[in-house]
Amino acid sequence: MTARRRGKAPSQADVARLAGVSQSAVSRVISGNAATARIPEDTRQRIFQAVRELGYVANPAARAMRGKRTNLLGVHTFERVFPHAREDFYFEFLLGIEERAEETGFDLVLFTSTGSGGSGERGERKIYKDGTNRLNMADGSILLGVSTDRGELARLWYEGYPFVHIGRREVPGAEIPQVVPDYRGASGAIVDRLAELGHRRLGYVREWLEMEPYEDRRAGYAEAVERLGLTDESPGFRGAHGIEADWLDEVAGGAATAIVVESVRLAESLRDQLAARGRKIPDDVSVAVLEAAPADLSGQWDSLVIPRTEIGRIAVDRLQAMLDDPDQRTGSLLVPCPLIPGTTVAAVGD
Amino acid sequence: MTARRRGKAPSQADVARLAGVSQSAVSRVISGNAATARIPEDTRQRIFQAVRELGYVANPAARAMRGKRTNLLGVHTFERVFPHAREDFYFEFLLGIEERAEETGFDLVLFTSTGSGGSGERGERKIYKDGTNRLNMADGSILLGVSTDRGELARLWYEGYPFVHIGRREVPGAEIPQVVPDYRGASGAIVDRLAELGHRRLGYVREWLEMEPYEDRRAGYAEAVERLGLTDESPGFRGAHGIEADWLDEVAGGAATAIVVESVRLAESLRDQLAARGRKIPDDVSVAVLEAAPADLSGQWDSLVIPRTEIGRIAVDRLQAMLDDPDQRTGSLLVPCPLIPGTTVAAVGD
DNA sequence: AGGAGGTGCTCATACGTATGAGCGCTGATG
DNA sequence: CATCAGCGCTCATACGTATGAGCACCTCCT
Repeated sequence: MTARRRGKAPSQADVARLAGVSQSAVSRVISGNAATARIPEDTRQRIFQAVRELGYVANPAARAMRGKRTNLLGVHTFERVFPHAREDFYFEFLLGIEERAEETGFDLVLFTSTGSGGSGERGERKIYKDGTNRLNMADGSILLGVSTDRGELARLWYEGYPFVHIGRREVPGAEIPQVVPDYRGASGAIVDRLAELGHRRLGYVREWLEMEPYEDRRAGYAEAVERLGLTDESPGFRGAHGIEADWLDEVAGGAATAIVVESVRLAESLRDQLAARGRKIPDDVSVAVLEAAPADLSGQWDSLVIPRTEIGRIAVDRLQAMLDDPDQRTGSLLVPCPLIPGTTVAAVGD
Repeated sequence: MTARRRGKAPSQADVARLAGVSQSAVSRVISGNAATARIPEDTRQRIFQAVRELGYVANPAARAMRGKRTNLLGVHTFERVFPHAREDFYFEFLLGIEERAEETGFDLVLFTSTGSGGSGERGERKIYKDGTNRLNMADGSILLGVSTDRGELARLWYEGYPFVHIGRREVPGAEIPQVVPDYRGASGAIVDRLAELGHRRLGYVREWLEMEPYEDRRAGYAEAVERLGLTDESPGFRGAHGIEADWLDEVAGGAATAIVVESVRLAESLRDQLAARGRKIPDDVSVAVLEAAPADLSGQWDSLVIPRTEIGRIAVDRLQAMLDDPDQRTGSLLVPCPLIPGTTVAAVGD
């Protein structure tokens, strides 16, 4: 047995010939909705018989060309999808996207071709490459990651391409549809909890990045501090990055009883530097982290859960809603991030 | 500023109108090879200008229909790609596939739509679903995973669709192109090593599965035992699955000095049951595992490395070779699996 | 008998791209 | 001046599918 030589898959026309009907009859039977197709059972059977005999399968490209959906859902990540390190970032989003795509009968296109040419480059990916946008290969796309070039997003939006961005990204003049973890709310909730436990003087340690997800955290924190009438004079609260030694000395002296930190990395550093000053967490200072702690550290830091899988699923659903109703240009959707208790926050004076 | 309303992406015809040329001129400039297109520089520029102005991008469906490449590389997994168990099977293969696809300018399409309808099902995916084979949306595909239905593979091969299977899978009558970890060679090498260390009486513990990858291991092991004139009367060697208590008693009594095990899972069970009989690894019995140990156990078990990333890359390259030369119907390619030393194999009598 | 309405299809065309064939023009050559 | 080659395009068509329009035939009703 030898493979049929690569030429010509059978078409509807072939099927039609074999069944002794016209091509359009075949089309009607195979894919036409039963309503418009008034074809009696015996003809149907003859056609299906011919289909089986020839091993006919519909050509999706041709089908797509008739203005039907391609049933392809694009996924554009601004960095490599399967990274060596930091695999946790994309992975869970993709998990949800894949699940939901499968459930709704879509295939996923991972756009990788838009890397910046040479292989050794920074791995940063662009949507538009030499004036061509591969994204509309798919019915719509989910965008994911750290998009440095907002112009691209603006253009995509302007062109009316249906897409959903995961994570908040503000682009002036464009109201891009996005699914956003509610860092702001979660940060506020963490402050609420600290206040409940009797903490009045707080501190804040911020990362170096100036992107929206961090802005949200900072806003939520500042808002809650204000609302509850707490005090914070930490450098991070005023905009300084990282941990300052002077301030640590003050904290060790009791200037703050609870500290909110933007990342596990910084929290660990904080822990070590406090330890060096003879202060323990949570006995002397409570610490909460505004990030999802990795699985092996979960249950340790008081932190938050980013429901990434759920966000991926939601993004798919919103995209599909946009496809079904093109006029529906929805804005942001906030997804709550529950707090997860750990062992680094305690009531004041315990 | 409002988004362009979602009607009709611009076509070559639109570009042509704007540039004042014919559609075919546009086609020639954009995608025709320079040889056949005798279009002077200024017209080219005018056309490209119009392309930019309209944001034209080629319709892949139409292009595919004309028999051109879509630059889409299919990935069909017979189970879900992003499983919950993270260290899983697929991840590293995909890593390599993605890297290589990016380097060679292909996008990846993950075929998820072929799941068996309802969401709660077994998650087993089919290639052919209600008479349509979505795979030929892509230029070619990489198949990956535990394909239960060999008929599908046979049919795909018969139809001349270009694909590469990762992992060995025998289909009678079809010579399917595949990239295969050399379990057979690795198993032999492990026996070689044991023999070098003075072991003469071996044992073998097999998994329950009867699929090719395990057959390869068993063949390699049996072959080496025979070749080196060693002895093995273990139940696993004769075909029994799992670990038998009677035999364990014999081993504890010195019937075998080294045992080759098909999985870490079984090896751990073996270790515990030997311990219960007062025997230690490797002091009393050496144990080697014919599987890649998870990262956190690496350096512990004597085991082997499955170069998954590399295999993914190779699969992409082979597929591309097939695309470039459709007559090239290559068979299996073996990829060596190096042994990785651990602490569970020792010289006899140490 | 004549019309209405239904059945079982076929015809023709559109979708967007690629490409072989060919047409009108210009400049060079014999 | 006639011929010819090359240039710069256009024309026409094919790819496979979906679908509105319509045709021929039949049945039923008045």
